[in-house]
Amino acid sequence: MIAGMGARDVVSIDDVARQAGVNKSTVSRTWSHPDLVSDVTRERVLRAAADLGYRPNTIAQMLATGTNPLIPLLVPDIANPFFVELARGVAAAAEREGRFLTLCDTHGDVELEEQYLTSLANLRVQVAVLVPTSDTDIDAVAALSEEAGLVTVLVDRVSPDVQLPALSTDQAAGIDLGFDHLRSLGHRHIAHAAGPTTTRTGAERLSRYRERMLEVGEEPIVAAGGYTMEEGRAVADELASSSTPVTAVLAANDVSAIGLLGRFAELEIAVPGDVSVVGFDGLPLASHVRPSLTTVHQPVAEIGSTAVTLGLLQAQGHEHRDAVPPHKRFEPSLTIGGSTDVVGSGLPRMGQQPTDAEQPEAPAAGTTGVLARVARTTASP
Amino acid sequence: MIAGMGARDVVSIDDVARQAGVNKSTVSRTWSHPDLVSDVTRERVLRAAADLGYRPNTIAQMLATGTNPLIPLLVPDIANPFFVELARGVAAAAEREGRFLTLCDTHGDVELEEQYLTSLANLRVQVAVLVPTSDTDIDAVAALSEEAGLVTVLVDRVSPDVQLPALSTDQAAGIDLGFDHLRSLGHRHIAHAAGPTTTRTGAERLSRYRERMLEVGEEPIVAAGGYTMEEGRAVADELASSSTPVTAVLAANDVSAIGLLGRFAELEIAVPGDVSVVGFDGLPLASHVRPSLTTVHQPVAEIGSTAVTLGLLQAQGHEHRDAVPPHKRFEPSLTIGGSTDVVGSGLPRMGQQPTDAEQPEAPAAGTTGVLARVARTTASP
DNA sequence: TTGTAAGCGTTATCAT
DNA sequence: ATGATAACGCTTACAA
Repeated sequence: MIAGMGARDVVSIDDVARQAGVNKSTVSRTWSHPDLVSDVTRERVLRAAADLGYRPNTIAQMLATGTNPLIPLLVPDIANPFFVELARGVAAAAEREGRFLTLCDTHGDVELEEQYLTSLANLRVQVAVLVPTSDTDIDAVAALSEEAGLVTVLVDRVSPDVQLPALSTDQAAGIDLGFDHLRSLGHRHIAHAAGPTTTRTGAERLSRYRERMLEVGEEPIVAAGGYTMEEGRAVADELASSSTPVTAVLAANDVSAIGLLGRFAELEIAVPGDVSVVGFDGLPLASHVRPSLTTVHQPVAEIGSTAVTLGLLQAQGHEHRDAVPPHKRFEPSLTIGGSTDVVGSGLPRMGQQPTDAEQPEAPAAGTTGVLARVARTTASP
Repeated sequence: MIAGMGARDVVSIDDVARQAGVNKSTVSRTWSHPDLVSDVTRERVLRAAADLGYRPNTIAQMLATGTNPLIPLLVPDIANPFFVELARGVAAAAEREGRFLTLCDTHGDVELEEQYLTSLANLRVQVAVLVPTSDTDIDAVAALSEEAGLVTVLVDRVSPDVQLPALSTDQAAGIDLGFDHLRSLGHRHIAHAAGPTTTRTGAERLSRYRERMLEVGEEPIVAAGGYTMEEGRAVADELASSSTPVTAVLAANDVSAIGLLGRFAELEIAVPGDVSVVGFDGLPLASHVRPSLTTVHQPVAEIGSTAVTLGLLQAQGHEHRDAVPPHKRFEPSLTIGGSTDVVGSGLPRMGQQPTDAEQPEAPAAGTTGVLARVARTTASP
């Protein structure tokens, strides 16, 4: 319960009107339709306003016009660099529209998510950008949005069949970029540091990786990881202590890839000398580590700002109410850094005591291949 | 100019009143003062509301009560991990107050900062949390806040003499913690990777470092850096190629310290074997790098949430209008990580070709000491 | 316990 | 070009 009756406005439009000797409607027009006001009175009004220190009450304007300058962004974790980047995009769009980014941390909690959405609907926001925590409640979100006349733009973790405008990156295409890059460098034993399979993106990336490996006749090597740095480190340990040959790791996101990098360095496993590493997301962070990360870049900030633009269009009557909500797919691109190189510059034989002799392309010894571990759930893209 | 007349409310309080066969004021009371409504009518109202899908219009409530659920946070850079941490704190407090974090990126631009503040005042927010970009406009901010009845809480970069509530960490105490820690490990040649001297925090940390060095009879070794990772890396290069002996680096913040760490690793300078490194801020990030960073921790998130609490108190009439605005200083603490160790485990002789013989405690050769470089200005804490 | 009515500060539709 | 006045949707004395 919000307490505290704020002080009533010191100076209102009526005060200005009185001071300027005109009607309040004229004062209003002075700002909203300056051309409908004679030069002389406009001056008078502006004077009066300045003298009195008049401050148009945006709340009153909102009530009268049914307009709302807030652009809410709901994310599962406000501190996750990926969502920070997303927020940057939303903020940029909001800024150029003269609006305000309102950031809500759902903590990956579906209930909180709905609570926030409800409050925001009551606040009469016109559009909201949402990174759904789970697919389960998407229908509820759609219903709420519909009923409240709120344009909710889904972002990043997008179910394909939802009747809401949605923006995301083509995950399969992203995996393909990383995968093909590694293949072109001669890598065959490519492991995947998986993301949380509870997230759509994590599941999609993993599944595409599997497809591609099978397609080229290789056994998938999956290390169940997560989207955090710690989980990336754990994957590094797991791979290093495994007998499965691995020359490259395709990580599910940048943060875990950076964890891999750090742990590999400690284990004195050279990147890219021994192992190549590819990230996913293309966060600014990725170019700030050494070696800089080769990564599948998705236009995160652009997705954020596009969500705003799109939502605003839809909210402002340009809504083709009957038209199918657009599910826009963004194309990823590859950012080549220093973490990938041709296979063989230093042949890895991880997890086994390095035999002194070189063992070029040793046949896969006992390819039980898949490193199993239960995926820890983690909030992240 | 915000366009688009949002659709008028589908169902208002009047509709509910009619449907329930009571007066609108009774409907209003049903939510705001449930105890003033008989059980039977309350039920009737709730039914009607549910049936009609009533959604109280928060905007109207705000106008009627002079209340505002928005908590704006204005920062110089939305993507800076330090401010992200601050935002977390503000968001947490906002969440538990049932309010909304509204994030504004001032881009370190004083004009934008004032523009935002003006817009927010028009929006009739009751409190705003501001990380001032510069001292120059603080008076304008104070004037605006005063005139608009807005409680602006200054955070992090705080001028001591401003008539506004302010929260910050004791910078000198922080430097002392890091400095004493290094001294206790036997370090004497302690360099400082300075922050941007255009920021208050950067200047204060530098000046305290200088004091302490002189106090113990050492020549200050200042590498003008900045708050970014790149600048940290540059400092590493500078120190490595200098002839000045250095066994430890006290960095102005965590991000640049991490840059140092990364560059040292590339140069095969062991941390803490050859050089010890201490950071400042104590961001979560600091514990995620290897070696983990020994750092001066300031309660960033707590400062953020406290700012909200304090501002709200002040705004809700608990304001001792005449009382001096509280300048609250938080105490930093030391987080010991793996980046610091006793001096000597591997004696550094940076910047000179290592002579084969060990040179324990060689006398400072030509202590022109201070590495001069123009401080690049950078937006950051 | 409930109803009446006057705000809250704007905008917008008519007149003039 | 300007003025009256009715919305906008809710809260809150004050009555009843």
